[in-house]
Amino acid sequence: MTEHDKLTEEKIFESATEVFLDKGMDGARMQDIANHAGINKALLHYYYRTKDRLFDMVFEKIAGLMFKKFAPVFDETLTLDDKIRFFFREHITFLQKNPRLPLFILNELNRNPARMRRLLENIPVKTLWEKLEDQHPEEIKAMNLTREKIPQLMTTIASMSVFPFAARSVIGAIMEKAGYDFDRYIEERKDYAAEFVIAALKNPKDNPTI
Amino acid sequence: MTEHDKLTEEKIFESATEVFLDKGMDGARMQDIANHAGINKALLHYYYRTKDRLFDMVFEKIAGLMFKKFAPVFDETLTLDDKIRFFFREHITFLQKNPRLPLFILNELNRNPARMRRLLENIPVKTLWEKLEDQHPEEIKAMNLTREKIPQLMTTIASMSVFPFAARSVIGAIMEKAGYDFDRYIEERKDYAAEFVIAALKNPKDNPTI
DNA sequence: GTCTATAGAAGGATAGAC
DNA sequence: GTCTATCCTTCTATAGAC
Repeated sequence: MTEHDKLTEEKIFESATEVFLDKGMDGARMQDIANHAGINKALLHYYYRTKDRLFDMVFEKIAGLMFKKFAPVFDETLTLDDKIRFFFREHITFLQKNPRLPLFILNELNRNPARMRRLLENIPVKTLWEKLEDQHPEEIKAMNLTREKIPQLMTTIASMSVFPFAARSVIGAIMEKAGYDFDRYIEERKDYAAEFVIAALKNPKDNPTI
Repeated sequence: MTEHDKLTEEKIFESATEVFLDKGMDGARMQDIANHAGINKALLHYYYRTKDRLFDMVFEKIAGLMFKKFAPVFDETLTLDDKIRFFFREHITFLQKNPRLPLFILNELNRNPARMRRLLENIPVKTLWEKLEDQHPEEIKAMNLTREKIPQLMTTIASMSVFPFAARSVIGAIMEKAGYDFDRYIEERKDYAAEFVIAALKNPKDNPTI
């Protein structure tokens, strides 16, 4: 495979990524991708055979990017508070650069449950929970953080980071109408979200016990 | 228009709602809708003329349902704490019955910004903010809740309620693998979310100041 | 109002020349 | 490896009988 082939193949892949992110699998057209790459439809099939295969490869790449961002948090040797700060800062910064990923991934995983199962095969879910409990036994005790509440907390954290991007069209439009700037709102959210969650956890008296 | 026509027309509308919720505008097929309604394609066009028009009507109905749920909170004469509790209970209960609405709406609003603008024309966004400030001046002061932080708080509340449903495929699969039950998780979230937010707000010392 | 049949357009995929 | 031309299927939409 020559250097030039490689360039064409990559150019197609990037164009496909762009179009799929914008329109989704069902809305995307091979013609759109070809136009975006400045070539013709036949070449798409020459390199990737079918639309399904092309989409799969784009999706795997994107989903990998997204979920890899979650894992390292568990390996850092930080206090729980700092882990929370670290996560929001890193994750929101990543999403600032890739704002269309959340909605795209949620969509396609929803439409294709088999894909979801395949994705989870490689992720040792249970370990994440246990790692957290192993690394912060005293903090978890002090915060009255029972095993039952860990999913609630983790999904809350994910929500606060991901949702503003998944709902960007809605939130952005409302902000604009109310005189706020979406980008500034996102920038501020890196700190706000972390301190909000920490404040909630540090208030064990008022903390939900379920 | 006879009673029977009305029934057919409604049957089509319900079938269209079902199929569009499942597949989205691009993925839905007129044939699917006809099959679901137990009639043939021609009848769809007889009643609704085009797929676009049918989709628009379904979307307006669904978006109305979704956003109407947000408004009444601002009219209740409750303490701020109880308003938060009221919102989560009502809204999550609503989403339990309509779990596919969030992702559907986020998607189609994202693909069609004009729709978003039209939707906001009818909603006095700024009023919501000001209502909140008018109704709870002392609580807002006590919580150190500046004007800049209101969007952060409101999107946080929305996130915590809506995101678990938008990300149901992901969260549900992870829960299952970790031995948790998604439905129970949602049921518990009604209280958890409210108390979590209240705990964060009641901890002004640790509260984000931006 | 509801059906069958089909027109007409669009999209994915391939053949074959260069 | 890249292009043009084209096949074939799928889908929206309409015509016309009942």
